[in-house]
Amino acid sequence: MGKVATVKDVALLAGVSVATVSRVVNSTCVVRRQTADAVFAAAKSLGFRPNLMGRNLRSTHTRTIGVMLPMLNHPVFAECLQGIETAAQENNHVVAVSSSGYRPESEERSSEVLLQQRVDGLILTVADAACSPVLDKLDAEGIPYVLVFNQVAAGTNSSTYTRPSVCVDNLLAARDLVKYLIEIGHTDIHMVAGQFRQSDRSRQRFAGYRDAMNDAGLVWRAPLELPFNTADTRGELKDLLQAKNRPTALFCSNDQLAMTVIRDLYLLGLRVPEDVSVVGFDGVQVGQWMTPALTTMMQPTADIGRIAVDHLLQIIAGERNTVPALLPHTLREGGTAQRYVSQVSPSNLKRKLQ
Amino acid sequence: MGKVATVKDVALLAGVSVATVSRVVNSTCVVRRQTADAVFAAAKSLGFRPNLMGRNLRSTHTRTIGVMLPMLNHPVFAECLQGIETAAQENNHVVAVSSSGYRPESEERSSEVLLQQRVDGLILTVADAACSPVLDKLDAEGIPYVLVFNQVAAGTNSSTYTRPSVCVDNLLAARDLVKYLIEIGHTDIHMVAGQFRQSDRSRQRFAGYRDAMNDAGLVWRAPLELPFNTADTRGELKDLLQAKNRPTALFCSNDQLAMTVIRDLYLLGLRVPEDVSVVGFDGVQVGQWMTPALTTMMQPTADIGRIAVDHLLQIIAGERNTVPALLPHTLREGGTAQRYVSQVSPSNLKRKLQ
DNA sequence: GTGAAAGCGCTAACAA
DNA sequence: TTGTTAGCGCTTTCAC
Repeated sequence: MGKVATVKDVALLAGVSVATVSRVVNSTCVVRRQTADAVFAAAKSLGFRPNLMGRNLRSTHTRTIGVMLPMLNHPVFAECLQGIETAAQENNHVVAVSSSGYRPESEERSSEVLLQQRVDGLILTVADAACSPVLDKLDAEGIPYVLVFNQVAAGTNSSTYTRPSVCVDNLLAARDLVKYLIEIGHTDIHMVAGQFRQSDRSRQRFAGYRDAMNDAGLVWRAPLELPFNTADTRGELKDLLQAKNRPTALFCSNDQLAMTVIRDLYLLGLRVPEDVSVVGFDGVQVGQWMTPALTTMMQPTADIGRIAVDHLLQIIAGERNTVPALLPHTLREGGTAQRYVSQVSPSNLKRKLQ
Repeated sequence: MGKVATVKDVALLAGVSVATVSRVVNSTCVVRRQTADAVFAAAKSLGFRPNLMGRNLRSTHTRTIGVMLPMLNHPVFAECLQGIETAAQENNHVVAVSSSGYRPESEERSSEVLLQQRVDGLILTVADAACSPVLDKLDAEGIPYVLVFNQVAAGTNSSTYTRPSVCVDNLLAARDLVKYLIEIGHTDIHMVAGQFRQSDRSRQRFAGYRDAMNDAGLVWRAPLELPFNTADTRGELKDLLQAKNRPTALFCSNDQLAMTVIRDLYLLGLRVPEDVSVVGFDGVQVGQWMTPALTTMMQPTADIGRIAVDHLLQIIAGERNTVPALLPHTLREGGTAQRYVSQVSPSNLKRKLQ
């Protein structure tokens, strides 16, 4: 573990000054061909590896992008992270990552760790973009950032958006999805959601559900809010399906939830979509591996990551007109939602659930 | 975007020297209570955020762990990364991440980027641990690292392992899994694998399959090797199932593959497990959401990440007796493999496939 | 218990 | 075209 070579060592061996070494390594200005060759040769023979600490301390930027996400082992965030990482590599940037574990209270610490590294900017998802001490801090300090998945203000009027973000329009997307359920004959549609506190997206999707129901003159219900990582949702589902206003279709606020619900319905002896239709939201790849495949509203997750990098680099470069990007959502029809033609009588369903 | 406060600013405001500020911030040695309070107050009022570049340049370590994985949007690696990140946070370390995209040739570049950041050590998965220029480099330069998932030498004799790693014994685990299939009556078992070039794990699992077949006096077959991200495996599967030595059970080298295969069998009109049994390897969470749930050999994926951090920190601290950790694998019985009692006649199956 | 000063590796003025 | 030199922000001797 001998000491590692520095510009000084390279300069000495190549018979030039450290400044020249720096110039050659960074190809920052014209040097004589012969000199450059000598430097490269020396660098190679010494196994020279520029120390980014030194460089970054001196320069005003670090070519590092900080990424703060609720979880890394979640299909949506993992795919987004991969998109970010790929785009960062293409732009010669490195990625420092920190997860906040879906705990709003640890967002502060997570972001601080990244800022101490003097990242050039941040790509992040917060629990609630409308009320976030972290975002306020970033704004106050003028630190470039781009939100992913968070939508600062929901709605169709894009002029109400303020903070830079890349996401789908959650309200519209949810509305379109519920509209689809209505179009295929469902009238009793309930929403199953994760904890609202942890996700403004969930709340926006609920608003979309409500709007779609209202638009169609149907009655919307309070959502069934489930704890984040519920191992077993059978109890809650049973209650829901035995209630008087029994749903024929369930709109789950994300795919993970939808898949859990489908499994638990199956364990309760109910068939999807024969007894109940279920749709998700996200469009994670694994949804296509199920049989039947999950009907869901797709977000272009990897694109969100890639585009966030583009936007962030523009903001870092001084661009100021950062229009939030609303990416298109697309319905992916699988087999978990089917046309409702009243083929399952409530009494029949009730018997199954006994 | 005013200039950010430095130790100098804090020192000035607190009326002490920069050395004292450093001492207080790092609680590195005893300072008078009163002095410390003054420094904290000044730091707080200035919004002081220590610059890790400065600190790391001066110190010999950076408290940064480099992570290089084939992909980040893959359930296994994503969960491992989450485990790493959590453990790193607990130990006051930060994580820099880089994906090699399953391309052996880009491992060199990915690792170099991390090393330029002067990470204290690396946690990584390479395409082939037995033949890896990157690992050779790390060894030569004495840079601490811990492999995850890679197993340097397969087999039961733990004395043959050389490089520090955390993983399950792929050969043994695969053997146990195939043994299980044999125990429930299968004799015609084929293996479906991803590209061997990209994964030494796949090759080791194949060896386990072969051993189990040999041990039982059964005939093993060459594996069906599928390209990594095959959208559609129907063609290959059809050929396989129409062949003379038709398998009654398929051992897939990972869960992702297993789920794709199950879906495609379904599309071909075949039922799992009624017509063919299928098992996977990894134990990803989504496998439990399928109906029937995937029968698979579980790796303790998140633990692998956590333990890798522990080992790496020990190696960084100078520990030299780094016994590779072989973590236990456990069979998770789902519903995709069932006892084989010859209830499906080959001719019947053949008809289905027409 | 605290301060002064050197220096980590690098880049960017400024000279030559 | 190249060299000299002054720091970037921090920690760490070595004095006091």
